[in-house]
Amino acid sequence: MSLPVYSEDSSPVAELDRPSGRAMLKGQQTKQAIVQAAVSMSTQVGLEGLSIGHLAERMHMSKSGVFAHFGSREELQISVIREYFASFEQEVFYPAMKTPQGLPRVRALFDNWMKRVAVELQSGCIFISGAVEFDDRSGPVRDALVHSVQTWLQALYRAVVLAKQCGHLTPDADEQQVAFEIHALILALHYEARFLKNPGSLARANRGFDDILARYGVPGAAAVSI
Amino acid sequence: MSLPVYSEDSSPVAELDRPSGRAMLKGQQTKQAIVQAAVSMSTQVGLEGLSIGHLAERMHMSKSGVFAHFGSREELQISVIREYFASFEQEVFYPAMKTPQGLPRVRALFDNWMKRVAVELQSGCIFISGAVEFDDRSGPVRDALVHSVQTWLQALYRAVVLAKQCGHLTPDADEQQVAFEIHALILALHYEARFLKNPGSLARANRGFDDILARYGVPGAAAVSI
DNA sequence: TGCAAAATAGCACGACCGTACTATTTTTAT
DNA sequence: ATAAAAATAGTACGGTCGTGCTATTTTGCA
Repeated sequence: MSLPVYSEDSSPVAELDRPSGRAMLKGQQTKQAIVQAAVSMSTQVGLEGLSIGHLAERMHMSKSGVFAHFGSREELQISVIREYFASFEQEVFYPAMKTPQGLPRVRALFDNWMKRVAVELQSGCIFISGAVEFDDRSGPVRDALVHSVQTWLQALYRAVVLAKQCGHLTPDADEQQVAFEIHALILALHYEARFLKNPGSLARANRGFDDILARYGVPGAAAVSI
Repeated sequence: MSLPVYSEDSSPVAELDRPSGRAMLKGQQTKQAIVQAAVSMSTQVGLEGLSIGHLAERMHMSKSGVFAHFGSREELQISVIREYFASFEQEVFYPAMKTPQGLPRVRALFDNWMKRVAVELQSGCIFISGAVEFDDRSGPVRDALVHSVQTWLQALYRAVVLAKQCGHLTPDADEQQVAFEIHALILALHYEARFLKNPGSLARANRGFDDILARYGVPGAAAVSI
């Protein structure tokens, strides 16, 4: 048996952003698969709960075989954060950027986010668990985490700014406030649905978003389907 | 030296809810001091980060000396949760219950909560970190955590229901929705201020609350000072 | 096909953890 | 003051962790 047994969610097309057309070395493919398994584990047990031993077991590899790809646990955690952010971009951000500026785009960002959260209610969100684990620590892992989250929140904020510039939001609407309240809804949804297992949380998050638009949105300015 | 050196925040009056007027045994006083130190540690490193060794060091006691008071780590964690909840009650809930029913009480609950959060932005909130640590685990620690949080959120919810019954909220106001959105603001404040260190988060949480009242409150129904 | 390089495995070390077991000290009550 | 009881300390064990070092296997290319 020459290949380690990858977890079933490993991508068959692993060639990605490596220099030029050079085919990816086998070690790189394995590393990619390890990172994906590590992301999956981290969503369940957090970045701090992620252990190289468990990861190796899941990959049917030796501890040192996994370790060699990263050189340190911190580097592994940072790889996980990067991978998680990339998937978040692909799933939430890029699709929404194809919709027209203004409220439609803000709504698309929120809807895509909610779609992803619906999945994460079973697994978990690294940006949320990581915030708790690294809120008063320092170092490269925290830095990577903060950078990823800030990048995403900035993107959301810019969409809100654009919506106001389009005239889709009332002039008194504070863009930072709007972004803050949208973020708040997602956090509460995670807390009440995932931890407390309160039913109806998903509907309340959606209702909250509609209320934000009803409060700050200019009626009829954009084709906002309610 | 007969007494272990308590941390400076240990209460001099440790006699509490023990049966009748029987004075508290010395071991009970020590246990009380241990729990308080454990709460302080847990707000910083979480319930999972809490270790008996570090706790013993902080108490200037031996590991086994600390351990003997609880019999297991889980029992220690549960004691921490109970103590934390009790202090939360004292600080947030009971003072607010002295204000009149309706919007004033809801506002008092929120204000007291915000006051506490302002302190927790330096230390941390066990109800938030615990939610992440125990969201997909089971057992008595999770149960104690969920019970404490649900009790508090129920209290908030009841205050909102009362406010609507008083006529301080519009008839279309959904009490669960209002409670959900208040909770959301607190969570976002914790996330953005404590983790991201974004300035202005505190003001945005307050502004969000005012907006909730502006949306669902009946103008002039209660003496709501803005 | 063979050889250098890359990838993986094996093993051991030191640190920290919870906790069981026993000895010692301190407290409490008579 | 003294004996019983409670509280605390000492020690050790098995487990897991990250990681360094060395051997072995597998891969990719001339």
